[in-house]
Amino acid sequence: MNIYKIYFNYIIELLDKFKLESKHNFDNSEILKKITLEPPKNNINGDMSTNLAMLLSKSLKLNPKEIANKLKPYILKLPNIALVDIAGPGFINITLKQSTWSDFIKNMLLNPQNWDKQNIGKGQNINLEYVSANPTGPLHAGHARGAVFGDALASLLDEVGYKVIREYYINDAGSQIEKLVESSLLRYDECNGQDIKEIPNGLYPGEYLKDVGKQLFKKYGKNLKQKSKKDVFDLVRKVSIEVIMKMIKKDLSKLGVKMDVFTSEKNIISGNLLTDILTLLENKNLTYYGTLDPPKGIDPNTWVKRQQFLFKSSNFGDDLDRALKKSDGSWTYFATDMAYHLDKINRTNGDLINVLGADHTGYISRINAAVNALSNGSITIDTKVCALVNLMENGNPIKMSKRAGNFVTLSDIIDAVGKDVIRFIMLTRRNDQSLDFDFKKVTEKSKDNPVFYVQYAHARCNSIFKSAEILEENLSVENIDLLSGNDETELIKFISQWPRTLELAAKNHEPHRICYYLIELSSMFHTLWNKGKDNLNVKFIVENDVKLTNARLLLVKAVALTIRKGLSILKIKPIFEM
RNA sequence: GGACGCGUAGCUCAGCUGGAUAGAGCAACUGCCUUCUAAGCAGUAGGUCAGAGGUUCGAAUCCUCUCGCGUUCACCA
Repeated sequence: MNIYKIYFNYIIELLDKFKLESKHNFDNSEILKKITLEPPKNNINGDMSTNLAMLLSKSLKLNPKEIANKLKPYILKLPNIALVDIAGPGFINITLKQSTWSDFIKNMLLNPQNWDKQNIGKGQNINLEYVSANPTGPLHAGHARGAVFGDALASLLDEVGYKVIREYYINDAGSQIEKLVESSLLRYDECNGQDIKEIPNGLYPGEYLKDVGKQLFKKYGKNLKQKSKKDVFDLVRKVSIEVIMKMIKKDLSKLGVKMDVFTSEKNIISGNLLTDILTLLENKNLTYYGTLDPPKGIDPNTWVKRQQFLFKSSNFGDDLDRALKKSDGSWTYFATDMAYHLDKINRTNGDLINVLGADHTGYISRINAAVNALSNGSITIDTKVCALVNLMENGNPIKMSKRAGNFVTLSDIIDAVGKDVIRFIMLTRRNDQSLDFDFKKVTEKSKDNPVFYVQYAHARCNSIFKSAEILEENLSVENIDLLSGNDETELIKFISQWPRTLELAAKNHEPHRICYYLIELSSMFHTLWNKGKDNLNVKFIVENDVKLTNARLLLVKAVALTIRKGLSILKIKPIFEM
């Protein structure tokens, strides 16, 4: 039950009626697109505010305030209107009757599961690709952000009625995999009793490959290398990737992330998709053999000019055409990625979202071009970029280097602070802003730590029920109209904005908004609670007034429910007792 | 050099796709509480939204240019 949506729809109906009755002739379509009904920033300006009069001003050639005055009688006829005010440059500010708010809480508590349900996705499919870390080593801090962001977004979209496919693309082909195989073979040699000394530069030195070596030795004994080179490569590749993917999946599940689909790059390459995209593009005349100009700023002497097989991605907004084949005739990474995206398009029958790291920003426009070309513009792809995470310890950056071995893995972080803390903190910043993750601060039990602050608010709700000696679920929804204090009403109004927050977060693909909402809700709740210290009259539990206490406990319950709902979208467990 | 992103209070950041007097949290200053509902509370101050133009009823938000920072740029993956 999104109050703002309900009144928004009233306003739209009202516009038609006004047009008919006022005999003004104007074009609705532009206005309908721009019309807003929002909670004003400052609550002096009522409960909701619309810009309708200002929008009409141009086509009616009247000043906005005049129009607002003409609209006012229409608005006064809407349900539960207490006051309509015209303010500023022509805003129409609406104040609802007090009873609206207690009714709101009542309705919410009678439908705790569904009160905030909205069907924005209408059951459409949406494919969300995230993490997709190379299977060459364990997940680290940087991956955590993409994983949490993607997973929270998935759960958010799921909540508002999309059918979400959570997907991981395994880059199990290409030169990095060759290096992985080489590294694993060294570990095998090690098990075989050889002194391998130090792992050479450019290969993967991590301990985790020892396990691969062991498995290979266990399975094939001393004779592995007697097989053909190709067989050895395939076997080692298979075992390496199995071991590492198992590790990655384990870490993901520790973080609470569960993928629906894992797609292998190797399978994409060995299937027919590459020839499919080739015919598709050729039919549209989007490929050619040609040479690219050297990028500006590059020394022309070092530039190797060569004939390449290219995709006209610049037709679709990319700044360059992109190579599909290398000079030796093999496909480029981009070509296989294009094939992969065709695969996603075919399987999904809906829009796509990619979650990438900041270092892949330059890649976005060509993928957009690809998806556009392959789907004839019928599929949109939104790419979300996650900026860096700076790991800190009490204000000081932790220096990471793979060589020195003080490389912080995701698993380490989970063990240190717990998955819920990671999930929350990773969303306390917009995805495209870099984020400091301070081991000390995120585990601090103080109001400066947002995770603690929100969890504390929830635990506090529970503790109030305890002091009142009543179980939350046994509260009866009555006397709710006794909730009439200013602060109480403000709190209710803020809760009424929850569905709107959900909607905006989902539409903009911005799960961080959930976090910010929860922090603010908690803050309002704590503030109200604290007022009870100075003023016994505003305590939640009122001595000798069972009815008022009951009403206030219902509000506490509403707060608890909302926090729980928000946390559940972030897949974080609420804490009942601290 | 090109492309993309960023620039908001001393610091860290929000800002609802163009709305009203730009908001939080730290830090600072000023009080309050030395407790029981729980890990303090309340208040004050702090701004040319990098700068300059433009679009319009109206711009932190859209467009152009300038400055500063970051990422990225070939057949890598």
